[in-house]
Amino acid sequence: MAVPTGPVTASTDAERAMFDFVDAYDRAYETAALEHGLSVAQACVLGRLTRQIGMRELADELGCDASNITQIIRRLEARDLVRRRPHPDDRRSRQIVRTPNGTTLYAAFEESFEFARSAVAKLSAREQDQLATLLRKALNGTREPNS
Amino acid sequence: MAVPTGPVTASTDAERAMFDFVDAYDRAYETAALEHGLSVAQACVLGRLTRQIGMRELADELGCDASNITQIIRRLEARDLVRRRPHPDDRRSRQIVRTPNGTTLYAAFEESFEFARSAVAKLSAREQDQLATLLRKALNGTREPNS
DNA sequence: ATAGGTACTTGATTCAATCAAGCATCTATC
DNA sequence: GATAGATGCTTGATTGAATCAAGTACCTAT
Repeated sequence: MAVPTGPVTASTDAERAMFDFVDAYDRAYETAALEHGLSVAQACVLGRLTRQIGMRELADELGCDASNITQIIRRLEARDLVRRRPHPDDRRSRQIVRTPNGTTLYAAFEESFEFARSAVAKLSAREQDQLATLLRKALNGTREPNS
Repeated sequence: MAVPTGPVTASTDAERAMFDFVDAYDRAYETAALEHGLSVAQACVLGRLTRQIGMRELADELGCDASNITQIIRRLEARDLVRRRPHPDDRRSRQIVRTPNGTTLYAAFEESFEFARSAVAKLSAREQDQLATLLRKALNGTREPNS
């Protein structure tokens, strides 16, 4: 289990609430992944494979080195969760797709990762809107949301 | 850089906002740590050392194996950021304390990690309260906040 | 006095992440 | 059309986090 990020002594109540929320989110994600024999990185990669996508493209999206992707994909492929197929037009490139196994497993993972769903479900429609608005406002300019 | 956790296709707008927020938070934390030559785990451990604390205690707080702490502390100690002193009453135990170096570096790290501060600063006092309340309400029962 | 528990360490293993170097292929330019 | 440089991916090496099993030293309760 990864160690909880974030300051122990948050200055304000709101900061503390953010930290607790982020920590809970991260832990829930990791727990759900482990329940299905996936690491965080593996679950994350598997989740991106909704469309055919190249290694390079994936590395760029995740903001990491291409060689990192190579090894993560190799492990997923060894478990028949993912397959590499040649790119039709560019023979350097490999298109990655989930196998039926991979799709099934990822669906099960998402089912386990009820955190966000469950969190939202505790709020009224109006509160959900408020929360989304506040989070976006708090985020805006602090760091760009994931592209 | 760690890979972004979270679903790419969040079902609702609120879920999407949560994911973006958590992702931004985690990335900001890691970036700030790296700026000071710390890993995420190292920054986290260093941040917990506001009081004298034993290895076991630290491992329990972080929810990881004691041997994990041993090696993280060893690396911090090698950089003179942390020191291990014998427990006055229990000779099995080691009390960990930050060195002046460690305290200085951690302060610099917290200065760099402006994410939470900056996020809060974008909201009015009333909005801050609202956000904290909504986050806690969304969290409640989903997963216990960090003890 | 000793049996069992506790605190920490060591060694082994797995995985993530990064870097440097290499191969195959593509593309722009001459 | 040849070729120089860029691009896509892989390999190998290294570092660090995390977990597990096993071991040592020490404490505690009987």
